[in-house]
Amino acid sequence: MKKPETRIQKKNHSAIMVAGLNVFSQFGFRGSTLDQIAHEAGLSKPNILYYFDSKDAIYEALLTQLLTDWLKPVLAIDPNGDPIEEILKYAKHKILMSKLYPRESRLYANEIIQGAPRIMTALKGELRDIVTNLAEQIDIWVDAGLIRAVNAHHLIFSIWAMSQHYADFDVQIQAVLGEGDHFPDAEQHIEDMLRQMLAV
Amino acid sequence: MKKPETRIQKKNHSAIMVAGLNVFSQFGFRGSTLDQIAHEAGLSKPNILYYFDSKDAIYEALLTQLLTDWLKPVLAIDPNGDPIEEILKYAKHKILMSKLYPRESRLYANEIIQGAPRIMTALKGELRDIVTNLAEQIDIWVDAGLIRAVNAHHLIFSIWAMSQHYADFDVQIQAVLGEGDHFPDAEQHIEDMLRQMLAV
DNA sequence: CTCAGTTTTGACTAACTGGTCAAACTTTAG
DNA sequence: CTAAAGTTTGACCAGTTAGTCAAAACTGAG
Repeated sequence: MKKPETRIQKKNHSAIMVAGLNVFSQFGFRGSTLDQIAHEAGLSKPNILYYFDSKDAIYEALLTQLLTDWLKPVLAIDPNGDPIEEILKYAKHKILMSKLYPRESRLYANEIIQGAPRIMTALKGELRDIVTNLAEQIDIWVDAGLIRAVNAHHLIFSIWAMSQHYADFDVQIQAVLGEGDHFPDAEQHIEDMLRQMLAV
Repeated sequence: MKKPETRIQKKNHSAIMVAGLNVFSQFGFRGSTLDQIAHEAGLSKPNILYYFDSKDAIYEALLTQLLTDWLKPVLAIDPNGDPIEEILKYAKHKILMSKLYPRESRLYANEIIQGAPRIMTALKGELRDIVTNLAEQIDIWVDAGLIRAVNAHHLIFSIWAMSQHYADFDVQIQAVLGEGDHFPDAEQHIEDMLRQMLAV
């Protein structure tokens, strides 16, 4: 797993990653073809296979990168901060991620819907640990009477569900509400909902 | 669009629909093969094409059936009932749908993530109309001071997001919480959340 | 300018895909 | 029992797919 070194390697490697993200996030692994990715990246198919060993390798590289980016924001929670504001900060971060990186969210959704065959280890490992920690922190706040008694795990799932929904189901939301940026309203609504939910 | 008539037609037609649902909901349209569906249905590939004109026809039949089943529960909302209980009834119905028909939910999710190429008309038509009506009803309740001031459209999206999450991301939830039925806790949490959100 | 190392490509292959078809087999109404 | 209708299948086809490879084209350090 060495990093690209030459200028051309750096450029093409990342062009393939971007193209792969575009294609895989829309069609899933099996529904995507190397020709599509090659066309999207502006390269020939053999040229793509010069940089990555296989179609699988591109997909795996994307998932690996995604998982690290995905799990990071949880770490920013401050146990000594104001509980409601900390949880809200986390929720807002997730919403921002959906707004800025909808393709990454859809790539992840695709992988999970298909049974997460390639990232199950990470789900039962890193993800589980991070959720456990976050839930424990929420439980501490609950026990201290700083927020209402909530089911910490399902609160986390709610935040994920609502924020990711605006990336994954974007097409549906645009179809119902009309074209436009609905993130401000969405964020306002989720913030409102969480405040009501958590206020003692 | 005639219905199957003979005993054998009825049996095989539905066997293919079930098999198609299993395969398409996991791999999406392009990621699924007729051989997979045939194997799953216990039939040969040519035999499947005796009952359906094409792979596309199976998929379309599934989506059509799904859309009607999917849009029905909204109609059960009673404008004269207790607002909070009516909204809760709707949310619980959606959660029950996720519990009983997770494959249908995933089929729908797959289609939406891929840009809804085959059901865009229905989204901008029937779905939009139904959401508009439901949102208007909620706004009436808000104006009458019977529930808190909420963004009706985003409230609906929240309910969809949270309920469908437990079907579409089931694998992730099982990975984090361990194997088991987490729907009771999920339902309790969502009900709790909505009551806090809506109570005046 | 040169040439060793890097990058690109056209032509190819083997496996897989959706779909066809005529022939064989099975069911059922009279 | 019989024949018409309904059902099943093996063999096949044309197009697509991931991946290979040797040769050609390009790049940059000296």
